[in-house]
Amino acid sequence: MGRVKLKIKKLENTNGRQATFAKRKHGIMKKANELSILCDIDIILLMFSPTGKPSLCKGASSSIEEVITKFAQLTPQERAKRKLESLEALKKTFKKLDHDVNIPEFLGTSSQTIEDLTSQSRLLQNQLSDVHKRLSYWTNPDKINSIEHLGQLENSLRESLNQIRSCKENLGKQHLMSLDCHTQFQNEMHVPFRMGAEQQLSPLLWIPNNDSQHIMLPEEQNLLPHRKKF
Amino acid sequence: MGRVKLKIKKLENTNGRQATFAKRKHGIMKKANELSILCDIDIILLMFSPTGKPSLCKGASSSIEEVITKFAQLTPQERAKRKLESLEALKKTFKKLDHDVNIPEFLGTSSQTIEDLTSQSRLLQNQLSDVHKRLSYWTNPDKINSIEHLGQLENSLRESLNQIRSCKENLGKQHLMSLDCHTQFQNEMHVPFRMGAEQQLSPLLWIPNNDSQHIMLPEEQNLLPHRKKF
DNA sequence: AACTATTTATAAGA
DNA sequence: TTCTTATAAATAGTT
Repeated sequence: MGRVKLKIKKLENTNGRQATFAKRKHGIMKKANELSILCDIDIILLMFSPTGKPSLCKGASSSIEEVITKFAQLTPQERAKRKLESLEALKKTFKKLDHDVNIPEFLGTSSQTIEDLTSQSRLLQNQLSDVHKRLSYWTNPDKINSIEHLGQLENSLRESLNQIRSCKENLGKQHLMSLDCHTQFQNEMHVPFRMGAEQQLSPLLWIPNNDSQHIMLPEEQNLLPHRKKF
Repeated sequence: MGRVKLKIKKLENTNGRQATFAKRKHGIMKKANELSILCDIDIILLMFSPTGKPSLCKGASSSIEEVITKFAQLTPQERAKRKLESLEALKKTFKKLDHDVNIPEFLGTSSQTIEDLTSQSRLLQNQLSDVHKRLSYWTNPDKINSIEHLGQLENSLRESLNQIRSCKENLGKQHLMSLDCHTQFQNEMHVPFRMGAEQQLSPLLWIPNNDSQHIMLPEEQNLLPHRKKF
């Protein structure tokens, strides 16, 4: 539909690709929404724009969680059908993340057996859920049900608060010193701060975010059938 | 597009709903596929028919797992940058705290290749070191180098201390009550404790043990009892 | 971001 | 049910 019939192959012109994506994304999202209403079904549509921006569209009737969970619970047979193709792709995804992190040396070798790796994965998963649990005790002490343990955590919390107090003082001093003389003494005083860029902390990064918020997708309003203007 | 303009609301006639679904499903899948080719993007479209049958359409280039993983694995920084709430929803879908997506569970556990398992291990290690880092901010605030962030953590610490205070009071009250009358009122008073066995806390469990950063080699692992559940 | 010639999707009917 | 066809809707190229 358009002035000419388009061949379905990758648009090589970047601007054209962006423009077409914008138009067709709107179109397909509208269709997804209509379909979910007309036929009263669960539907999920998610994609990454040519620039990498994620978009997601869900049907009106149910939540994303439900739909994906349903899919995740598809029979092993059905998942197996799709597994082969998925594995290569998953690898690529991980590779992209590699530069963010230091991967222990020993993993680089591919001489391990499936069994070893499976065990290792299990171990890592156990550790991960363990650490998550521990982290959650700091942010949600009300999950602790023994007075004794509460007291222990309380002490830890106070200790951390004390550390923070002295940190703040040090930071203040350091700030003053850098105002007064910005070269001489800084390297000689004890500076317990690591200033590397990789140590930068996003605000509230340490809070486990298990929040549940209502999902309002930007596109939702635009896709309501009876609106005329976008 | 059709002989008449259709109102976008649930089709009450069951047969009509089925027929329309079949037609429109074909249409939207075609569009999803075209979009993925034309604009060279990752896309997944999944839905359940009115009779409950799942359908899935993925872009030519990648798999559902890859796309969902991409969604789920965006770093906190990227997520903040993109301000896409749906990512949080996706996370919840996998019933995990934080950005921990249980990839193995999603993929199924059997018959993976060495490469897949290796990638999986890397992913888990990344997550693990990330959570360790966050946990360490709680116990060693002196690793934080910005006054602003220190202040934020300080507030979090105080909040947790307050929670502890009220927990202690409640526990005390509860204890007294159970001495006085052990049935009547307990279910009626607000008891913010979860008493499930899985919530049992070992002493000092919340202290990060940096040892767990060490990933055991397969030979070591084999000495560990294998847990069944994670 | 708006227009419009044209293609594409599809609702109802055969 | 599947096929046809009149009509609505999407959109490619243009401005």
